[in-house]
Amino acid sequence: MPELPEVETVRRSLAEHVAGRRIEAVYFFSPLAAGKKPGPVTRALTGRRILRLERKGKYLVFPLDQGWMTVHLRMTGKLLIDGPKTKWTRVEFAFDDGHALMFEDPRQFGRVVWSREYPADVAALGPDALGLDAAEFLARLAGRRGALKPLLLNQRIVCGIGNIYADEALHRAGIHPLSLAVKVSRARLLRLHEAVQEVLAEAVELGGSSISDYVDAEGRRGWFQTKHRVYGRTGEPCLACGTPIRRITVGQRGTHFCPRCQHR
DNA sequence: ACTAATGTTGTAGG
DNA sequence: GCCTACAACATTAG
Repeated sequence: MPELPEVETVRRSLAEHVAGRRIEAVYFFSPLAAGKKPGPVTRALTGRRILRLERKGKYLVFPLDQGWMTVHLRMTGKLLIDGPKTKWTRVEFAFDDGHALMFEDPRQFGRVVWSREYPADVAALGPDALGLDAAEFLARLAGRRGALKPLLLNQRIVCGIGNIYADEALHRAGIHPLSLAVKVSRARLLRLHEAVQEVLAEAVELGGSSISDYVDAEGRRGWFQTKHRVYGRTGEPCLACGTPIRRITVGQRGTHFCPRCQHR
C-alpha cells in the first residue's frame, strides 16, 4: 500500500531511468488505467520528453516538455523499469534508450493521466508531510473537528500520510487515534509532529514498508515493516509496555494502537 | 462456497 | 465548508 515513504522510494529508484527520456510509445492494456478513454492520453504522451520526476504526497508527477503526466499507485500499483509483462500490466511505456516502464496494478485503482496544466488534484493537496515544519503542521490542524486519525489521513490537510504511518505516528506520540484534535494539547501535537517526521524519515531510509508485495522501480522490497510497532501487530505485545495491541475501526479504517500507551 | 477485509481517493450525502 | 459513508476493484483469509 504505497504511502509517502513507498512513493518516495519509487521516485528515487525511477528518476534516473526516466529523467531526460523521450516516450516513444505508450500502450494502455486496460482503459481503466487512463481513468477514461486511453486514446487522448496515449496521443498526448507519445513523443513527449520527461524533464524530471517529482512527488507530492502519494502522487508521482512527471513534468513533460508539454504538459504533465501524473501517476497514482493507489492500492496495488507498481512502476517497474524493464519489468516483465504480466496479466496485471496495465500500461507500458517505451523510451528512446530502449528501456521500458511497466505500470502493473491488479486492483486497477491506480491511474496514469495527462494534463495540459499542472494537475488540479495535486494542487489541491495540503503541504507534503515530509519536512513540514511544526508551526504549519499545528496551523493546518487548528480548528478541525473530529478525531485525530481521520484528520491525519485527510490529504487536503497534510498529504502523504496513509493508514500505516498514521497508526505508527500516533503510537510514537502516545495519542489515542480517537482523540479529538481540539482536545489534544499543543505539547502533544508537537510530539505528534515529531513522531510523523521521525516515522516517515526512518521509513524512507529503509525503502518503505513491503506489507503485501510492494517493491520499488527496480523490484526491491522495503524493510520498514520490520520496524512497525502497532500496524499489523494485533494481539502482539506493545514493544513499550507489553500490553496486547488492539485493533479497532476508525473512519472505516483498520486502526492499531496500544490501549495503555495511547490514552484518550 | 460464501463473506469480510484489505487501503486510497472521489463523490454523494447530512 | 466540514465531516462521514461508500463505491471503484481483485484477491485472499477465514
